[in-house]
Amino acid sequence: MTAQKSTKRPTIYEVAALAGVSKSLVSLVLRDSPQVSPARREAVLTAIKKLNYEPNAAASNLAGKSSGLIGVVIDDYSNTWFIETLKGLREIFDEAGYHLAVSDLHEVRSRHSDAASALLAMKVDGLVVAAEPSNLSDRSKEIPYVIIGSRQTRPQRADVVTGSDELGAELVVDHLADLGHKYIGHITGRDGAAHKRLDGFLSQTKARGCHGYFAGEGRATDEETGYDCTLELMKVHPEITAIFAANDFMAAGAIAALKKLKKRVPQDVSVAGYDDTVIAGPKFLDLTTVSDSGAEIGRQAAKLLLRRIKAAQTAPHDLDLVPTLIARGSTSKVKK
Amino acid sequence: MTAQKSTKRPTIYEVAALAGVSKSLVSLVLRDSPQVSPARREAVLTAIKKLNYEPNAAASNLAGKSSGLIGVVIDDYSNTWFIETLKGLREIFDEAGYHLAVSDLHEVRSRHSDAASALLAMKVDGLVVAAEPSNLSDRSKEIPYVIIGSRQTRPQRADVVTGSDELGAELVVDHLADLGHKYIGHITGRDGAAHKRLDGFLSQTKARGCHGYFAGEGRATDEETGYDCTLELMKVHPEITAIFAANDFMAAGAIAALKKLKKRVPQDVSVAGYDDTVIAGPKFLDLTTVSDSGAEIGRQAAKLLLRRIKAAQTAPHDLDLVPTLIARGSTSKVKK
DNA sequence: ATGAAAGCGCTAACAC
DNA sequence: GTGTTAGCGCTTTCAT
Repeated sequence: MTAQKSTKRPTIYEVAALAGVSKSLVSLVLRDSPQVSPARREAVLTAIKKLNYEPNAAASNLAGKSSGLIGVVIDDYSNTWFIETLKGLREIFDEAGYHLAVSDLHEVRSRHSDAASALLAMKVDGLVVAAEPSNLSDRSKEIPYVIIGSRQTRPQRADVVTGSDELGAELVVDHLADLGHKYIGHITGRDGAAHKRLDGFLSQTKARGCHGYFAGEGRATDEETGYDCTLELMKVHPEITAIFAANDFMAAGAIAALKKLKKRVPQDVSVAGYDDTVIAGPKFLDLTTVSDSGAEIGRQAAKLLLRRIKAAQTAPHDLDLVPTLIARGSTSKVKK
Repeated sequence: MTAQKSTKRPTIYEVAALAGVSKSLVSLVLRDSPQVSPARREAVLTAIKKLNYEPNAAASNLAGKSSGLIGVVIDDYSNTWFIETLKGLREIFDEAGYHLAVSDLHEVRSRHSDAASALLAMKVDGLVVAAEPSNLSDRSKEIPYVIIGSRQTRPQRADVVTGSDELGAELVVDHLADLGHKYIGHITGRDGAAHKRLDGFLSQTKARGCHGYFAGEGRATDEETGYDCTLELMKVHPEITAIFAANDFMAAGAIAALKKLKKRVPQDVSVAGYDDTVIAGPKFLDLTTVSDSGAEIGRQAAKLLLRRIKAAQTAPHDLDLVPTLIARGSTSKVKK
């Protein structure tokens, strides 16, 4: 009359009983503490296997100090670079025994005041924020967090990891200048990354003695803007022989606009983008672009956060990772 | 000496004290039970607001029967259709008060035996499986789950929601036949969806009195296969005037191969893909393709799972949603 | 309609 | 090294 629990999940109690030890001993084995005798550890392990035991995360979360969970807040899933970053994050956090809980802003809009509140309710040990930090509640900022990607604001007491947008833009300008381009147009937009890319464009065109023109400030960073701004730039500055767009989709718009103007790419006008998205591939736009190595950003961000979880008072770090220029068929030497 | 808890998160106790009620009453208000007097409810609500109280998910998970969590198991994040599906899932589950916990197979490979084990440890109330169900542990199958996407196996006691691959393939063949094509090549691959698309292709070419040829069985469903198989098909059956690839990337490969053969698309050979990915857009490949409405798949799957969570013994349903043909510039009337 | 009390399954001091 | 004893913050009978 005592047994008959076949249907319920086994608990640490059953395991302890079967192994002939106390509950605490089982707990120690689970968190593989070094101070357990090999014999007992073995006994516990076999009991676990035999019962097909799986720890209850909620219980350990409640009782312990750490939930073993890292929250990831993201503004838009459709950014493909984020998928790479997620892989990088997982790589490191897996290793450290943490699980990831991803929450996007969409979810939040409908129910919760704050993107991270559901994550906080789960008592995540830290937050990876791929969104504007100003959207976070104060409560979110009380736990260790790291920002990834270029943002408008630079929060206190958090690390920031991004691909260096200034440097990426400089690489593009260098590439274009090396090809002999003197009159270069740039299409920018309203987000944080676009601003940094504009800075890099401006400083490097100057450094290389090129004439830099730009359009699109404050506008959306999409294909349409790329199209409109290209028309605009070519009208005002017909001497332009190369266009650098703040991302690949804007570059696609630029190419369409150039086609409309009967300009050939790259023979008449070279075009470069940014982000190395799938559309930039050799079989598609064959677009010269810049790659940020999203996975590496994830790995670095994870390491920084892990560090901050252990020592919350660590001084904040900014990591600007070096991007890579990917030269493809959309850029070529300027016509003489 | 009693207070001084400013730094810790408030608990249900503090709320109860401030509102002058019992803990149980607060709990009832949280789960908005109808049987609480408006006055008390009001008092509790203001106390919650004042203390900035947020329930501890782990505690309620432990004490209650439901975790309020739905696990999503996915084999590969890079499938862009999945992002749409996720939106559909969120839409419905948000409404129903559930949160989503997404776990991909990558995470699992490194640590856990089973993709869903971390999810099970969190005591998810149900599982959305966007992967082969055979990879799931038996334990996973004890909780309500729904499969999304075409899979090799058809599990018992689970609902399945997919876009109808047969029907989608038939739509493409119809479109091509309507344009006068009589000799149509198809490029298939080894996954579940590809098989279904092949079935649809075969039955509909027959129904329309066309000659259907295919290649690629058992191979990867990627660009390279698309390229190789196109070369192969055109060599063996030079009379082919249209190629239907099992997905957009394979279609991209086909287009590249045709270019190599000095065939123009669509003047000499029409090409169609499947999935309506970004590369199929008018500015890129301008590819005729099939769209599955990922968001709708998500919504339907969510509804089915919700139903099964309430009544586990419900008879399993298969939902094959109707896909949409998207005709673009890569297909045209056959040359006379 | 509301309160009291008993856990949920685990971790964390603390003893031995 | 290993067992004992308290809870973690909440939900849930069960009274009232």
